[in-house]
Amino acid sequence: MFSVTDSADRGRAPNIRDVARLAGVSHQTVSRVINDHPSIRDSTKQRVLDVMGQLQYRPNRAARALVTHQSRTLGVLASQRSQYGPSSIIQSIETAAQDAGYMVSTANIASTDEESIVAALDHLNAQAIDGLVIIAPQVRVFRAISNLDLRVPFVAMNTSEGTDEHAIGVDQVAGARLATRHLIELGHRHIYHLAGPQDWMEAEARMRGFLEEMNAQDVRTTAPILGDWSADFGYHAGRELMRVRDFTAIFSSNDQMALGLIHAIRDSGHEVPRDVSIVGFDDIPEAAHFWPPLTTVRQDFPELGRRCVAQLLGEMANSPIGSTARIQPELIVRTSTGAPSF
Amino acid sequence: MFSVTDSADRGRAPNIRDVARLAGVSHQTVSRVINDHPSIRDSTKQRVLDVMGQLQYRPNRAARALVTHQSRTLGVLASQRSQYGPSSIIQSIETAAQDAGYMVSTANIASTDEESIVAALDHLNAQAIDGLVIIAPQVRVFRAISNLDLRVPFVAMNTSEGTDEHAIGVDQVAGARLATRHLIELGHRHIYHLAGPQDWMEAEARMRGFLEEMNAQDVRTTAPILGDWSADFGYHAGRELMRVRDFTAIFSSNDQMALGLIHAIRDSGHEVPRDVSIVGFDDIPEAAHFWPPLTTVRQDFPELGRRCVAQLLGEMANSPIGSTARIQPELIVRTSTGAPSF
DNA sequence: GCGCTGTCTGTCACCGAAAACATCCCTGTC
DNA sequence: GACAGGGATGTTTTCGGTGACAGACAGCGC
Repeated sequence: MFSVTDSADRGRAPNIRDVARLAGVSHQTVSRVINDHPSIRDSTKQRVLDVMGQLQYRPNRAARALVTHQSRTLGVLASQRSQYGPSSIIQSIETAAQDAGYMVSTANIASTDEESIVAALDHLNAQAIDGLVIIAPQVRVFRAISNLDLRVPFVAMNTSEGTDEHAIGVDQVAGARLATRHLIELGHRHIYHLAGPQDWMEAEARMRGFLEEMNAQDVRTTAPILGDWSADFGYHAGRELMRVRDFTAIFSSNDQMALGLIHAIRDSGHEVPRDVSIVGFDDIPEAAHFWPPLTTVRQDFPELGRRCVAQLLGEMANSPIGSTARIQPELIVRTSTGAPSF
Repeated sequence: MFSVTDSADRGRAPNIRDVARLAGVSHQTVSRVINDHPSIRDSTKQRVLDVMGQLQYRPNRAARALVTHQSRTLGVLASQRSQYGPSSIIQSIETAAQDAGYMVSTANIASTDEESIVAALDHLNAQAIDGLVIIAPQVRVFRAISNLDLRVPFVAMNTSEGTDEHAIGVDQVAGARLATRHLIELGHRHIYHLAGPQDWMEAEARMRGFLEEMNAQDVRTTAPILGDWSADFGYHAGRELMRVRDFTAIFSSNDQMALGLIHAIRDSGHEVPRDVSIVGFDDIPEAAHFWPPLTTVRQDFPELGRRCVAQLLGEMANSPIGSTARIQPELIVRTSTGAPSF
């Protein structure tokens, strides 16, 4: 029986040759065991595995990366990641990547200017990532990517109609239509849309869904208001809107802005849903406890993250998973919506 | 003038020898330039830098890691990272690490059992991280760490009295005392505390602050309720508490649970703050828009992340930054608190 | 003029794995 | 019985850097 510290106690972690020596084979044989090479006799394989266990051997990622030219690292380009949506997605990406033996490195876009995007991409680039997931204002990011020519497979939380092969995600258009239809069916005819920042594809898609549904149902629309996803913005927009009050419902493109809207409506001396109905988007865990509890569109963020990774790994292996069906969002009706009162 | 693609177009990224050849020096000289070695003549250095620019040369991290035994990667052990606090902290850690030339790899603790903690630490361990930041239920994590003997410097979001050298963070005890004192000064004498999960040090510290202040002011306390940070839990706890209603105020150890409490109080036919005053903790961006806007204790999360990284890098360089002053939290008084009505 | 010192640069070995290539041995075939 | 074929394993090279050491050369004191 070998002692665990037999030869490894040179202060360093055991390497492939330490294992080979103890198992009485060449280091290359050990390497073959690690990589599941077919032509290794079972008895040999078992012996090597036993020694690896004893020594608590772990392959050195750096050495491996050096020779394979693969870092087994995925990059995530994110922004606003303290928000519920992005952070849930990142979390599930992380978990899925971990299961696939990849690590994840995240870079944040500090502000939304081009320079900050380039800095973030640069940081990821310096790490020789094998693939990239983009959760950020994509219009600008795509521009920056093509300028830098990052030669890396990537996927993006995206919403285009299926023509784009990098596309993946929840069917935001359908979700927005669900929300809008709900308001129309309640009898609302004067509906505003508080959208997200213009260069976020999610924002654009939700806006599109809103407009499509309004047109389909022959309801006259007004120009959407472009927000920044924050509750503060929702509040200020709400105060402005309530000065005119030419509407009976607002569809907000996320729950935080919806919260701000509700606050503003109340501060203006009105009530939700009696005077104004509000629908949000995302179904953050707090939405059920807003006052009134928020009608919203639920997205399956964890599933989204998992699919991202699956799709990306597929592209990296040059065997892209065909066009996976988009995840269908679900309308959650709570009490922030009701029939118009007039 | 050299062509950019002169010798690099072997399909691979240029390496140190490509640079050396074009600059007419040995590769070792290039290495010295990269590492700012003092004894390089300025003219030589400049020539090398020029070539590096032309080739868009980037040192290969894997090769470097292989020989230096440093990955320039920091690990973050997190849980509940979709919540505002953890995710803000992670974001600022990421940014600070990036500025220092480190990358960050995050591992999530799926559930809170020991096994899941070990899996997460294992994942980080496989990446040869140079340092570790812990944002998680620390009691269990510490146990797992000492079992695994991760030989890595680490810091933890922590709150012990300054004796622990790994400690860093916001003075949670002081924050909790601030919140509690505010309630007592308003005249409340029957105050509950809705605490976080038992093995989170933040939860423990906030609870301690609550009890200390109650004792200091000679107010009789009841046993704190242990929650799980979620709004749902706050709601259910609130429903239970309102059946007895032997209190006039609740100090919740985070804002989400406070939101749930408010919801439950309203659903029980009562009002905040008329019947019950509520104080939260964290000051998430939505807190100002709750109904009623939430009195809470603000923490500077970004600063916290920055300090974590600074402290960790210090420990890694064996020159721990002395005991930095703890960050002092701030009481934000909004309208969820008022004098008791009886 | 000689040796010493210090500055600058080059040569060689090494980190820990995987790939390419080589070797050995066994089996089946004609 | 010679030989092709292939499974199992070993040897050498390679990846792209860094560190240890060596060497060239200039300046300086005696």
